[in-house]
Amino acid sequence: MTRLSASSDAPVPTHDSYDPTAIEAKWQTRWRERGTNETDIAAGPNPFYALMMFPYPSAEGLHVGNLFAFTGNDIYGRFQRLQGHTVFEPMGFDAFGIHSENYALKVGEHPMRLIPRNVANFTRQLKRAGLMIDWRYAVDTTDPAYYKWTQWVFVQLFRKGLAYRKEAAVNWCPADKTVLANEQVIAGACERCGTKVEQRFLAQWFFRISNYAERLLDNLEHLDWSETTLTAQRNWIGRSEGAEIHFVVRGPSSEVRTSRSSDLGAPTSDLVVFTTRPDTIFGATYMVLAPEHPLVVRITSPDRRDSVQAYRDDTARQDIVARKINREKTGVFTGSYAVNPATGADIPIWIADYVLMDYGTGAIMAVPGHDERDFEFATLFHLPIVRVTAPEGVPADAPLAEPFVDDEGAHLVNSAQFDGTSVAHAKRKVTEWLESRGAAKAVVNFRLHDWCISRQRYWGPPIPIIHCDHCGPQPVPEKDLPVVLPDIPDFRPDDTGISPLARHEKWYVVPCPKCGGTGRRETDVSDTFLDSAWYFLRYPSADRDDVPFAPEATRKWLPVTSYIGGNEHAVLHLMYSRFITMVLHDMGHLHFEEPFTRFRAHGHIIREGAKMSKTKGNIVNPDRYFEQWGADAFRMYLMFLGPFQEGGDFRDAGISGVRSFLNRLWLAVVDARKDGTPDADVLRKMHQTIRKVGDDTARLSYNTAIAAMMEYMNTLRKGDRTPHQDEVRPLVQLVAPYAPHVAEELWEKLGNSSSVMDGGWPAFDAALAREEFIQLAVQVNGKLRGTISVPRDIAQDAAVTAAMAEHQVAKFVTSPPRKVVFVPGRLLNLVV
RNA sequence: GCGGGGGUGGCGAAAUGGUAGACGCGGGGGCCUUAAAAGCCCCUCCGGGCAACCGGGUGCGGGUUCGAGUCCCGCCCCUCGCACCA
Repeated sequence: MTRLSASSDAPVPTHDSYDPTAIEAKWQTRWRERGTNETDIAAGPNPFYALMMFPYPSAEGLHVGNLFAFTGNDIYGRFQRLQGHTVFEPMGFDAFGIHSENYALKVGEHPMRLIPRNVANFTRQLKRAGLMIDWRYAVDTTDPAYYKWTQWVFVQLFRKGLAYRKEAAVNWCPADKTVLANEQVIAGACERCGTKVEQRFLAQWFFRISNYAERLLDNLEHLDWSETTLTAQRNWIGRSEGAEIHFVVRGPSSEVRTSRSSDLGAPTSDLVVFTTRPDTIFGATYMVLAPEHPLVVRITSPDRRDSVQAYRDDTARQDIVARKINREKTGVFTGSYAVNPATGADIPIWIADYVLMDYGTGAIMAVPGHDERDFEFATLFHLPIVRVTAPEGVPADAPLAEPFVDDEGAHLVNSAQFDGTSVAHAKRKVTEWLESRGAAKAVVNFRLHDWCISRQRYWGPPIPIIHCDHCGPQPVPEKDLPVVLPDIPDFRPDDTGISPLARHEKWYVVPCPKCGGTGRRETDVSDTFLDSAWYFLRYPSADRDDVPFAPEATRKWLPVTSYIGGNEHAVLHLMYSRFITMVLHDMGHLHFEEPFTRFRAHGHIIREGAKMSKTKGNIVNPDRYFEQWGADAFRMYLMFLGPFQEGGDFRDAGISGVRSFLNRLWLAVVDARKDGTPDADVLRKMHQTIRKVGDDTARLSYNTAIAAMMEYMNTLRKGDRTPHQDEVRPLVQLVAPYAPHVAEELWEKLGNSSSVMDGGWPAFDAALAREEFIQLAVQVNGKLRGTISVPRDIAQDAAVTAAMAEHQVAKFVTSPPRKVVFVPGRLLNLVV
């Protein structure tokens, strides 16, 4: 037989058990020959787009975490197909990016040679897993035929004014030697390698995602997405309502006073802060600027210049991790004062690193009485702390031992005409008052920043821009796309902040597309997240090379019906995809503005107490399991080990249970009798099982669906009985999404010549599923005292009579029940 | 600190406010077999009891309810995000 028999702990196929290696190979071949998994993109009725997040094809190959996610999606797709949909389940490879490039550098091989090997290995494993993928529509982001259109997307954004280049303080990873998006910086460290991120000033390309903040937030209301994902997006967008308040700066420098024009018109203000608590303006006793704030130099008095400069240098040298983790307050006084527009008082202006340049305006009004950080700072530097809100019953002059931040039920004090106004009310009232004096403006502030998309690396699509001294940056004409990434040997990045492509003059010197003069190609490549921000648009049109996405296919297949993926992409990939889709919609390229109608986040596989990852060294390669147990058993085990949306513990011990279930299924079908009639009790259980497996599969509750099939199997073979074909046939159909190869083989054994995937879902008959007798739980005072078998539709009186006839019940009912609670079909509770 | 998800047998886990522990793993006993494997049957939350049964039990403390793993209030712990966000 096969190598199965050579392995010590693998089940040896006998007449009682099936040989997965043989039948899985047989069906994978047959699917390919018959085109079973091919989707009729043009004409298939009732389309259902079952999308899974495409993998990065690592050199280690597919791991169990990938397979867990893909299997979960495949079951859902197959289930929808059995329900009568034309299901499209495509696959692709997210093969550009730092991850691939770093690996290539490590092993000293060029990514252009390395990646195709990885892709081939992944493809082999994905096929082995029996996924219902239509390989004719596979995409690879590193294929010029694909990234031609990634570049096209960039050009669209550029034309719409949504791509711009600016010199900016950016997150620089000194290990990866590239710029990172804010979303890729976790607690001040590179999310990829954990190296502390530095600030650098570099010219970078950005996408104006912040223009879409409000819409990205509002649309969340209407999306059928996992709640956890929606929450993550809301938090990331970080909308807060408040006011911008303008403060006039007094001395020491007279030029300051008129230096900044305001969009409020006269009078001119000097310093703008953002606050969510305008109601506390009367308690603003000092101000703080971020050390990097551009106004710092001009407002610093001559005698403070040295200490201010020293502090700024110190901050710049500090790594961001230390700045964010180490919360001890530090700061220096600038020597200048500003006028509090509410009180008219002069308040000192400080600089301190607890105020961040990249949120709000980079400056705050400090209200130490009602903010933890300001309180701490004021205490340290002996700045005045004033109470301006108080809860009910607390006098206005009550001292503050700690900041009072609770605004529920509190009212203003020491705030002139606003004394007594509730905090909730005062937020608006004070803003209106300041507005009327030209000192404030109600604003909504977002945490979401523009998306930095340039990367000073090699392994990505070149940004399709040509710089010209006369014409400025010009997009590469669409007819000249793609800008092909050249095959260069020296692709290693350095820390100059300049891409490796900038070393290749022959590549980057090109004529300006506008004036024909000497131009210079942009030598940065784009962020990998741009590749994946539109791939779902490409799949249905992957056979077209003249358009990024064909109108007919797009209208038919998009937006994506069901998307399943990891929640680690809740704020990166999913946010960017929504943004790109919105932009393309606004430009008239798409008929919808939200790409994923339904999204479900799957859980993660834990092994040895940790999430499976390469760094933890607890990765499991599925090949061994395919070989030892078969793809069907392995798929089913992964789905059985815990709820799909929560994940679970991976351990070898559990696999034997599902393998044994499949063996028993095999035997049940092989031995099934054709003569005689099926058993009515078994048929009842069968219909109950059809209902439960359908309901559970539809809500991704795969573990309980499998449990229900096992339960039915126990009924079917109880006492070694020989089941009837009519009893087993539907079970083969129910198991098909989970264990497609065995299901096909058994379906054939049952006399069918077409695929089980084209056989539909078995019909559920409510009448046949109904129990005539039920076990009614009988409680006395809420405590279970017994169960009685009664007709399903028994009336309350009859149920009470039957219950009282039971000694176990009667002995606890010492007096006539005061109350009877009867839940038909479930329970009877006698209260005495 | 803020937000999400959790805490149930030896283990993975089930339970629209209605019989806690389905299903599976592991463990124990039995049938079949020359033997093994496979298959089949029974037992397996804890304590007491020969048994029928009785008592206790879903992180901790309260509450609502005829009835709470499930709802409410107050805590503890684990886990994943975010985090000096003004």
